[in-house]
Amino acid sequence: MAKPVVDRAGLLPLLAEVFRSHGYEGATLALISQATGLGKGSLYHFFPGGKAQMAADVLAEIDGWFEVHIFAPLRESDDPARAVAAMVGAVDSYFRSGHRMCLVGVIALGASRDTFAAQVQDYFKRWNDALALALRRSGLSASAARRRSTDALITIQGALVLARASGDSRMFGQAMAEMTTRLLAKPD
Amino acid sequence: MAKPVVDRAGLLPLLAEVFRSHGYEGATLALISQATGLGKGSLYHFFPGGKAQMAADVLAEIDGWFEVHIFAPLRESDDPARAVAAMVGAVDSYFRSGHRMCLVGVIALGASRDTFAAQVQDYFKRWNDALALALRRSGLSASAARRRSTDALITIQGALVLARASGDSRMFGQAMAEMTTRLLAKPD
DNA sequence: GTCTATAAAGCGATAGAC
DNA sequence: GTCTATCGCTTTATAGAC
Repeated sequence: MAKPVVDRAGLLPLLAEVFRSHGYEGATLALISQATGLGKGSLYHFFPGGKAQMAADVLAEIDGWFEVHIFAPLRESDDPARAVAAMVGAVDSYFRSGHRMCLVGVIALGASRDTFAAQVQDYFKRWNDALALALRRSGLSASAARRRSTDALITIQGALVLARASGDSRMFGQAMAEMTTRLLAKPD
Repeated sequence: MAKPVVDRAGLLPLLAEVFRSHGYEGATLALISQATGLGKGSLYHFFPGGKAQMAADVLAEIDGWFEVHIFAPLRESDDPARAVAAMVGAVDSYFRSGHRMCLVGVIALGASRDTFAAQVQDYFKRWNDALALALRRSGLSASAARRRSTDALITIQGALVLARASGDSRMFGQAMAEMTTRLLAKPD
């Protein structure tokens, strides 16, 4: 029996791009219908909770991707320098060198922030904890590791905002490079 | 003759807070009407261009505030270290130590970004140019000054995003302190 | 599982009385 | 200058045929 062109799982990346590009409020069902090629009826078949469920499921999938490809490697690696380098590479690749926005950040700044506050908060906390753990393994104190870890997350989000705002994505790569240097510098 | 409670100029800060809190799309005329105490008729009397004009005028006022209190002092100061310290102080005060969002950043990430792209781009470019100029006066090369200046803008925006996303505004002050250290460090 | 038709509510914007 | 009433449109969401 032939698989449909998109099943429910294959739908999520398409929804994610619509939310990324237009924000939660700007992502109308008309846009989503166009991006997926599915009518509203079909969309509500897959997501009975409507737009809110679509966004929540997309956030959950993103969270899962980062858990597997970023957080877990940071926690489990026995080579902190390599783990950090791998994270930076994965981040640069995921955000298309600054051309792609962070949906979690977009949601955090939008009008719907309260609806998804728990998911947003958890995402950044787990990232921060995983990175701080890796940095601690490289010999940093707990407080220094936390400081550098938070600084890195701030740099990633800020670089995405500024790259988008100034229409210049080159600064993203530059920021990632400087961030890596600061992450791997010898203890102050 | 008695002045009205709010004139047109006094309206802009109220509008700004609504846009900050709800984003451009989330800032409905009903919310704006409630925040200002004015009916839709009165709002359209002051802003014939409707919501788009309200946001454009608010952005222009914000731009003007930064021009006077941040950009011009950076350009004109003959003491770069003091100018940077003054900027950090003004930024911390303006953003209420991380409790208040940057409307320009919020707009840049929202669905209406294309409508205000020119204003957003100009704001960050003038800030970056002014800060880089001040850093050059402190003895940095043009490229190093630009690099540090961009890093500072990234840190401010990123710290606002992360403070909002994680509901912890303390990291904003910490980020501003580290940013200041990097800005005023001796040349690499 | 997909579609069209439509409901119910909210949106930005306008008209016109006062 | 402020208001209420309302227009025309878009929104999310539902109903029901196929």
